[in-house]
Amino acid sequence: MSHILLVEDDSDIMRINKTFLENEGYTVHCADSVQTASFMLEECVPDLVLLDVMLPDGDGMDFCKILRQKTQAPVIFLTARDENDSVVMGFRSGGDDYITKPYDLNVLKARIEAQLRRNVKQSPQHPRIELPCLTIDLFAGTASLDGNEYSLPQRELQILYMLASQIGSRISYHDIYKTIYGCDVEDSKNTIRVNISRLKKHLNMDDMSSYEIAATSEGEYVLRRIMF
Amino acid sequence: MSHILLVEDDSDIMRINKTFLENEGYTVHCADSVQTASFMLEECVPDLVLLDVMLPDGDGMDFCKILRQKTQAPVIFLTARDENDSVVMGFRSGGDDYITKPYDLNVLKARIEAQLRRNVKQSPQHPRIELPCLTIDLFAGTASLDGNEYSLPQRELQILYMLASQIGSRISYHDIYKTIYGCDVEDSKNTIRVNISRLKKHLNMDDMSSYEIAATSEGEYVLRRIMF
DNA sequence: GAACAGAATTACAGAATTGTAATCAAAGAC
DNA sequence: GTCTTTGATTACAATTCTGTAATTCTGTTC
Repeated sequence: MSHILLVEDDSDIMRINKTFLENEGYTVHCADSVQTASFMLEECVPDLVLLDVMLPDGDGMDFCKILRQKTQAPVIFLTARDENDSVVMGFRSGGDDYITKPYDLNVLKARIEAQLRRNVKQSPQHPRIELPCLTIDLFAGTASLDGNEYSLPQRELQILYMLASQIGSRISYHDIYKTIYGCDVEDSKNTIRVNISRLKKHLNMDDMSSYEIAATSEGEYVLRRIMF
Repeated sequence: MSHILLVEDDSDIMRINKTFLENEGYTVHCADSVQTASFMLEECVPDLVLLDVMLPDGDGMDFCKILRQKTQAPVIFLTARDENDSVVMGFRSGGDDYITKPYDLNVLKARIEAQLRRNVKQSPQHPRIELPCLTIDLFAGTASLDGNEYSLPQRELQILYMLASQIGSRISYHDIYKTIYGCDVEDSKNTIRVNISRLKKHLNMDDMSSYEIAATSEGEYVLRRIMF
């Protein structure tokens, strides 16, 4: 279940909140000052932070900015200050919600849930190239051609990625080598040729594939879509 | 130098253009009909296409749409039709420029250069994660921490990428394993642990690094920024 | 046809990768 | 203190990767 960091200097409020949230199934870590909160941050890894604005040794909003450098966890301010300026400041300092005291515990719960829901661990979209019948996933190290997925070694994937990202235009093995290895070298041609050959084999590229890797007479390669 | 595909059925115009462009240093491939042009596309790989609109066996704009599926090369329409509707149609069918006959050859040249310039092979931006003092480049298979660049094996890079893309939040080895291997298995814990250990070593992570990979007591890992 | 050039593929060997298992280390329980 | 548990690291071996070199293939010129 989610971990909540509760920063609050009023011991009564802290106790009430902590008990309530623990009953709701959350793991609650408490801090009663900016200093303690900073320390807690080193210990626990919160999924959400409930942050009082006025703390004995500093301002919650300042702490929020520091906190943001360590985590993207949503921050909900809890405070008696209800002036508009203060609310704006809260959001501006990186807060995600702003609740004024006194508040209803069920409202608090609902807002916490809303934040955690929004912040649901979205499986981060992997960077990929998607063409008709050809996709390349750099994260997974795979490519799929005509519905078949293949896991490719780095060098082949790099070449395919380069070709696919500029489909239809000629790329010299010079460019390919330079992009992949950072520098150029005498016998770059052979290395690239061999790797492209391997790539074709890995992808089972043949006359029936939707794409071909063609070589020009000027030492360049092109990825082309074949249409029947 | 760049390859230009010239599609034009008037043999005089074709000859004049071809000669002029070749003198400018371009390699020019000619076609006098849609059919020939389609055929040429299989042979040459143009960097730019000059396309007459009215061709004996079809409409240049229709051909443009087909061509677009094969290459992103810029298309410049050359035509006597100067009605606004026609111009709009030209761009709508995927064209990049529209020149009405008669035209000055130097204007043609300038427009070609402009297209090639805009379409300059922009080295495609590699997908990367950039955090202060930590960057990850999936294409290159590298990560740099505190200014030092390290080339990482795939598994370690995948884990680092996952952790970094959700910096500060806990990720279970369960999730990591599932994301990387697609399925889950009995002894996933050990595999992830070993790879994280290797990752730390590869990155020379120690007390002085800007980041740490911390384990929670609940079988989760977190990438955290350390600040002094 | 032979001879050649250039491209594509294959062979090979050293290096790197990686899952599993063994070992080590740290923290609690007793 | 010992014992136990759990996490971190190391060892190891099978596999994969990959640059170089050798070979084969293909098209062109004579």
